[in-house]
Amino acid sequence: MTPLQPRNANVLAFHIENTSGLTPYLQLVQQITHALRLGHLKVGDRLPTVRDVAAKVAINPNTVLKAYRHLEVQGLLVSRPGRGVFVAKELAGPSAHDQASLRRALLRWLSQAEDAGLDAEGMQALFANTVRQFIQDQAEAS
Amino acid sequence: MTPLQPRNANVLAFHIENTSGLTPYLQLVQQITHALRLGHLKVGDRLPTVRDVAAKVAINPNTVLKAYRHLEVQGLLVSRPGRGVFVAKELAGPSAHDQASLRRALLRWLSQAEDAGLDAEGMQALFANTVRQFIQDQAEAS
Amino acid sequence: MTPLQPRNANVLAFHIENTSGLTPYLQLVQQITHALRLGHLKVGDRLPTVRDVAAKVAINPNTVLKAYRHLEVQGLLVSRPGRGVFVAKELAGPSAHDQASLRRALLRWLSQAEDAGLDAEGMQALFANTVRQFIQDQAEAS
Amino acid sequence: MTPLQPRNANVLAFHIENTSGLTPYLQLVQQITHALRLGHLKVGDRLPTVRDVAAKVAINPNTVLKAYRHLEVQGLLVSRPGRGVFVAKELAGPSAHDQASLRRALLRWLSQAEDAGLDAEGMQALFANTVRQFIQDQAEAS
DNA sequence: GTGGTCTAGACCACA
DNA sequence: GTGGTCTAGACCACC
Repeated sequence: MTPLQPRNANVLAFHIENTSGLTPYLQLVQQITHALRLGHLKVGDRLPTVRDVAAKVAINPNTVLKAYRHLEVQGLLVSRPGRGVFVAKELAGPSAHDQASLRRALLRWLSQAEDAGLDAEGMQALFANTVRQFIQDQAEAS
Repeated sequence: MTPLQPRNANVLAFHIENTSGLTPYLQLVQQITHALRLGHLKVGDRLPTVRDVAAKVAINPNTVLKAYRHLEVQGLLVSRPGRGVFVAKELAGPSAHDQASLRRALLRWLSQAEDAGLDAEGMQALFANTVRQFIQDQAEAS
Repeated sequence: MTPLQPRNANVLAFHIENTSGLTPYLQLVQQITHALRLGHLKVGDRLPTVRDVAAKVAINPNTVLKAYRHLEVQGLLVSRPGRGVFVAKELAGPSAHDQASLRRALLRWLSQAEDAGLDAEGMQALFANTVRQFIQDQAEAS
Repeated sequence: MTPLQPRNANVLAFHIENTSGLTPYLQLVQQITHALRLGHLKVGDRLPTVRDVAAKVAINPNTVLKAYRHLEVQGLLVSRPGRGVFVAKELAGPSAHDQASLRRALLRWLSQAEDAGLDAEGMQALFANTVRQFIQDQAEAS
């Protein structure tokens, strides 16, 4: 793993959920943007090949291609024919320290929620609802 | 608010986001199930008419109808022709007390996240990522 | 053809040439951008349906769709599901007067070229070559 | 410049544009045929080596090789192993006199177009559109 | 009927 | 072997 040989993005754990209602290629797009935002992917990193992803998550290669192209249009990835797809730009995210701290706090909250009998769906419902309220409050306060 | 005059569910705040990638009728379905889960909608409550919703969020009435039908099939709503659509069943959710407590804790977390410079998208990214990790940890522990 | 009923873009004459070396969907993209640049398409105009174009030029609907999406990403078109695809933005081009004048001058030039025995390919070769020279001269002069 | 020592084709200015939509090897093919048609390359001229071209325009040598092969198949070039690639046949083009005249006329037109505010893309759009019209008129007249 | 997505498989261009 | 394009046909969401 030399500087000239971009590190492979082995952090990525692609997964498709058919129950989410979100169209498969957008699920990939979202997972990649999340990785970019959380610093799991850095500029120059090479993404897994289209064929690898397709085989791993059991979808059609064209669907993966579409996700990559979508992000390429947004300037986040660049595709170098014959060599692979690479990260072109990162997204602003929290510092590593802040992120670790926020993540710990969130895990505590999740434990509480679980103790209160919430399942994953319930946690997401409450989160979505509360974020929405939070953002509205911010908007009104300003 | 007599039993014959069911309270109107004026708590619902329907909203469609075209950027979410989720198809419109599923956004409505999700918002209603969330309301059911969080106790914002009770059995017997009357939902706004198809026409009202369609006008409010600027989509085709058929799209609203489809969302109502979807929930009717699941037994969560019942349509009483000529009188409206009503809640038929609630979903298990946290007690009012737990919910208030969790919501407060979450609002504190959101404040922290905001102080760390995260925008809404960043918060969602971190939440999604952490929930996933949390669930995996649970699965492995069991 | 009222203002509320956007005029149909009956000016467009889509055509695919297999000899050009240019990939089909890019040929469509080019033809549309040209039409936008020359004022043949105005904001609000509705483009022919995907199926119509596909039938007319004898290519796969998905290929047409790809061209439309390409232009949508660039913000030149907007797709309104169930209603069609519309022009969202025009491109800067010459005034109608200048355009007519330039076109006349160009037609005279083409006549000369024809008299000199050039075929279409020869005209394009000479044009491409001369434009390149012209642009380089401009660059050097500045 | 003896017959045994063929003049080197230093007139050629290879260039690859990734935005053109035309595949790289076809861009080379086109540039060479243009040069043949405009008399910039004469029978017996030696083309730059594959390696030189590859280095100059920063593409893979195989891509250059493919372009040369393509023209060899058409009988326009001949490869003499160990000695290089040579022009085997010229293409019919305008006489030197006509060409100079046409080029001057075209440069005047380009100046006008520039004065009218057109950029290179706009000139090409107008040219493509007008040539098409011109050819159709010819076809109908005959 | 509109556009949009997914699949499957073939073929091409590039390294 | 890499990504990129085209085709064909099925299915869905929306109007």
